[in-house]
Amino acid sequence: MRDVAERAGVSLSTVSRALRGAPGVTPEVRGRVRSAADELSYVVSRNASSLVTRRTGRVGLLLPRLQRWFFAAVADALCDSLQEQQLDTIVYQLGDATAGGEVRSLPLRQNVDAVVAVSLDFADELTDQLDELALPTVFCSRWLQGRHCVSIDNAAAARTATQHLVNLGHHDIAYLHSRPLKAATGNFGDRARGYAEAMAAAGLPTRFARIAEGPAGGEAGMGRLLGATEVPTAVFAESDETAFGVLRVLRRSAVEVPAAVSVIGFDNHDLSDTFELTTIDQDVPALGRAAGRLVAELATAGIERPARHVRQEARLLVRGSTGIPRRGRVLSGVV
Amino acid sequence: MRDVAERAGVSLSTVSRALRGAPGVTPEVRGRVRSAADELSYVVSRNASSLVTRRTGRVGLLLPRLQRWFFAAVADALCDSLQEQQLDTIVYQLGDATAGGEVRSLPLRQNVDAVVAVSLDFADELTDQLDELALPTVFCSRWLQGRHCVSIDNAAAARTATQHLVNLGHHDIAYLHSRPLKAATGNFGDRARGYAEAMAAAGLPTRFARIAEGPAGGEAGMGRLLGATEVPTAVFAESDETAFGVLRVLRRSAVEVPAAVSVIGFDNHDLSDTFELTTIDQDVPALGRAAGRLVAELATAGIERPARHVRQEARLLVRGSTGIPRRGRVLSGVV
DNA sequence: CTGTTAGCGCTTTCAT
DNA sequence: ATGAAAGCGCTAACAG
Repeated sequence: MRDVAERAGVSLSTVSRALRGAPGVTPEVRGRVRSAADELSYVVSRNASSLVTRRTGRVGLLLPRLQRWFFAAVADALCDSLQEQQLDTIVYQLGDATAGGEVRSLPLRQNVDAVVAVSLDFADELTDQLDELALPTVFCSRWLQGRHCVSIDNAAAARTATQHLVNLGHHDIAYLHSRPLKAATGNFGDRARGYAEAMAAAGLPTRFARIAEGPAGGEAGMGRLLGATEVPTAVFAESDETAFGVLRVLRRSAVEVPAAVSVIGFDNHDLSDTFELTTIDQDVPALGRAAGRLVAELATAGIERPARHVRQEARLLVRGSTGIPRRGRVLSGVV
Repeated sequence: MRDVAERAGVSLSTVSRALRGAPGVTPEVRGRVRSAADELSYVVSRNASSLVTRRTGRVGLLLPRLQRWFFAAVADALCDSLQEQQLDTIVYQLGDATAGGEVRSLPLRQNVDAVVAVSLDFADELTDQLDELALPTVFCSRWLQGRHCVSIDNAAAARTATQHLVNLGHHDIAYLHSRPLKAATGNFGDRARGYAEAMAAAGLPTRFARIAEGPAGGEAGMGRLLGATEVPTAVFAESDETAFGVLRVLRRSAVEVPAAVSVIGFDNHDLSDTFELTTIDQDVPALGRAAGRLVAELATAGIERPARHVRQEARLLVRGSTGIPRRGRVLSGVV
């Protein structure tokens, strides 16, 4: 910074003011300082400035794993949003374990201005640990009382998806879920609940099948259903990735979709369009952006703010994998 | 920190030493300091300490977009690796543009100890800008002379993939690529080159089809090929995501895979297994981990290190989408 | 083994 | 509108 000051022929304070866009600098001087900084490819050290401003310009992003499509998509949008607002994003992966990550041991304390926690199931322990940090926190894809949240109404969306199948005339609709039903917390729990509610409202029996998460779970689940006495006419998978596994098994077994079995997913995964999967469009990028705006505001304003809940719209996206149910129990040759 | 010092009845330096695990503190005193810090739930401010140690404990991760599978997978492994080594990861998305992001304006300078740049096509501008920063830099999924690199041999892997098709008896193998062939830089360029080399070595004519990136490109490209006078017996897609588009169009057109047309991709995308796509397994997690180890070393040791190249093994993963070629031009009913 | 002291690079009063 | 000076919280010489 001293070099820049010398080069521009001004004092340190002027450089600081000029580069920060603070008032009290002649436009001409500001320009000179700016170009001097550019020439030296100088950037202010956030470390040093945060020492005095007590703001780090950094946001901590807590999520299970970037590898999984949903989290990557949220992180993408969130990073972009924060980058626009001159905030850096530090990613902390807590892993798939639902047992509660060691948030306490993360160097968040003096390191970030705020935290975004994405869709973490172990909300209770997590919130406790985050409370200790006394950092503004936004929960993304999570709905918690008295906290800043950005999410969709998973239960309502699942009701819509189920109703879509009911409207087509389906009576035997299976639901593939990876979480235990009782005490089902989090988004997957809400979705299962939405399905059950819609089925109950239609006077239809639920048909749950517990599976592992992801495509492999979908394959196993659909395999089991194909071996059942009554093969359902429609399958609602808790996520698109699960639905992909379902589609795969159906194709391999030469079961026509949707003629013999309808399939519906949840998320609107990048590849859902390619595989013509009817699904619930979460608009994940919008979710990430909303979280970005909210957390940026909190990072600036500090922790004392009334909790704000942002409800994102989710909508049914009808593609080629859902249609009217087949007649009877025959699966093949029904086209 | 002063509070901790008072509470433990020692000086500031002793607190610093004790908490840092530095030598020269009586175990008894260290314990006293530790518990004092715990009681006050005090953590050292990395900001302040980095000011004097000149190490931030942070690594900058430069990539186009987290949203894309490959980058998310690399970032996932890299974050984990760095987290183990007590390093934080700051993500900077440069966007899909190949025009060269504004790396200069990123707050890297005094804010990170090292940089990992993943698979960015605009290497020339980028390296120049990174050089200005004088930060240790690791190029992941990129092969640059005189720089720290972690990558696979894309050309060799593409030769292997092509050879696999040749060995099955294919003569008419189309290659779907999203980058212009001349001056094709980066990984996609190397793959196209590998294909061309293997075809030349087998005495076969190349058949290039330029498409957009991703599934949509694959759909469009396969659509064009299906309308050609001679439909190729095999298609090599530059990436699995492109291959997914290809598979989709073939299925919709009731063209049997691999009986009528074989399809091979590149990457081993998460869903490749689900869709039985033969591909080149990059072992992306290993790539990320290797980059993590390397960059951690550089972050500690500083910039002056002989450039190190880590070549990751890539291998052919034969699944259900490749087989012997059909006889003649008929596409349907050949099973 | 422990304490004192001088900065690290920046922002922010307070003068000018 | 600009500059001088006093720290922000911490570490690293140096003394003791």
